[in-house]
Amino acid sequence: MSKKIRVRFAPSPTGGLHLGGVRTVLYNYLFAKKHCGDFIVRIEDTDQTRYVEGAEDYIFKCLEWCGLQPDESVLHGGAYAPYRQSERKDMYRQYAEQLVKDGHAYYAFDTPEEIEQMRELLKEKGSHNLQYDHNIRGNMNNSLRLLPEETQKLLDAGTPHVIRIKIEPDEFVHLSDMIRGDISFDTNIVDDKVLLKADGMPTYHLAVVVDDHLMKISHAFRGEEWLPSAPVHVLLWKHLFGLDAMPQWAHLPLILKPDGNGKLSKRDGDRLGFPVYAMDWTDPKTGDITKGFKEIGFLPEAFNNLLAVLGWNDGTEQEIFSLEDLIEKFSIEKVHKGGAKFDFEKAKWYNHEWIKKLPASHYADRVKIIFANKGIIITDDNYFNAVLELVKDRCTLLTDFYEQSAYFFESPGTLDVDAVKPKWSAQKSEFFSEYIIALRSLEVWDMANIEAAFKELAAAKNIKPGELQLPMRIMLVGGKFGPAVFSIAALIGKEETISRVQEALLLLNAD
RNA sequence: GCCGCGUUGGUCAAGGGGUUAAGACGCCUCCCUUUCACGGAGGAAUCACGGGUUCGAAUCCCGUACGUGGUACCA
Repeated sequence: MSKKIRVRFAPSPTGGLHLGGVRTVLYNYLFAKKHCGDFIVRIEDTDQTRYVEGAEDYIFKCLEWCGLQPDESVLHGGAYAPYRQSERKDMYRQYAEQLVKDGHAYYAFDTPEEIEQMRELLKEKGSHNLQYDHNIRGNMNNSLRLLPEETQKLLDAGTPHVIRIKIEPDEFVHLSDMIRGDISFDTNIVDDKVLLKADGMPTYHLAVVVDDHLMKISHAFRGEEWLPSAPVHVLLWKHLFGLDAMPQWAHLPLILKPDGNGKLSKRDGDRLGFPVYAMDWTDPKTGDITKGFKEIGFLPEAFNNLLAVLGWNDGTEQEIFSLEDLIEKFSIEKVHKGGAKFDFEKAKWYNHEWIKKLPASHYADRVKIIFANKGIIITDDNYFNAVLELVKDRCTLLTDFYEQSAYFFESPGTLDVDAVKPKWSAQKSEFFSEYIIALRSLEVWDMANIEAAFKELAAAKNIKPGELQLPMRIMLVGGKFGPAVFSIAALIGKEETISRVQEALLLLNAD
């Protein structure tokens, strides 16, 4: 009988939520949903010195925006609460003690200064290996070297200490990674990692194993940066709960900076002019705002899509995937091994595709807010949707809708008269004056009629309609852009069309 | 330094012994459109290197190079 699929995303709340973090969430989520499993969010806040106000809240807001809702979390509750490691503090110690009892861990009383000294000494001796490991632990101030009575005395006296894992040398630890296959590590180069810190908090190494066990996690996905410490986790599983109970691991490739090499960081985004965080993040200390994908005008559908295919594809030519598609088609085995450079141009292309694909009504509310910020209050939703539908082909970001369609809501502030002036004539002026009259008498105000009247009059005046279309466009739009002129006229209405033509005529005939 | 992981056009990538080595983004040309787009048709551009194995290697093996991650009482 197979176990229930349970996966977790385990962020530490130390700042904005990075692209790579969201992708990890996404892969977790997709895997869980595909297998009718549970997606858990566990807050890994064991380092109290790195606590950042608001970061936890912010993470959940990002997940909400992306539509990747956890089944269990601090916010959503669940049978394995609490979901914040700082609130689970008391659970970890017993496991560390158990390891000590079984000979797989030991108390270490060394102060940071003593460890530093040890490293200096090793360096002087020309050693490349500065780890606290089997080579040197016999010389350090720990329960391995001390007599049991001495250790007990120190413990009783409340001497600050940590608990370290005791790595046995000359062994190989194997790990079967769902993406990378078999990986093995020589324990001679694995150090005796701290499991329980002097403040009583577990380190990541202990906490991740204990909580994955307690929360019955079946599959553990995390970034590739964790691979080097994986042997510690495997050993912990072996000693504490048995290898059979261990979740299946998958180490995800990194998302790299577009230029040069290395992990994509927030700084790269600032430098190259694109966001790295899912949503705007305000640093609580400095008040600095780091731009997010949401705020610069991305659709969550596009964001999920572009993240999903950054390191994965289903082997077909499909590029556009809805979340439902992804749930159906995602498989962790098809995730790539190598890191991918982030390409903002392609990211924008995905957004453009989603803007075109989705009905405008789907994102009209968000665009409405963008308009409101620019001082245009939308009152007629039907009209608004019709406008968005008409211009969406030319919008890459939600924020583009403003430039592309503001003229539907207020007459253009300035007209690009230079586009018309050189070829302007008394004859054309006369055409437009008469066209106004023709428009006034139009009974049915629709695109076909408006266009027909235009062409008839042009023919009567013996002017090529093409020569009149650009002036007409400038009159209505203000510039050389936008959808078909007559569809614009049809939408903005008779009065508005006539008034814009009249005003433009005044301007063009001014001198 | 040491250890792990990786490497197909500028970027994302398919392909896992025999292919003209897909497709997408971006770039360029053309068509459509008397605007800007959308759409359509084309184009330039690739298997890191060196050795093997094999009739045959982008694909398998070994090296090398390069990159990247880790090497904390951070996660």
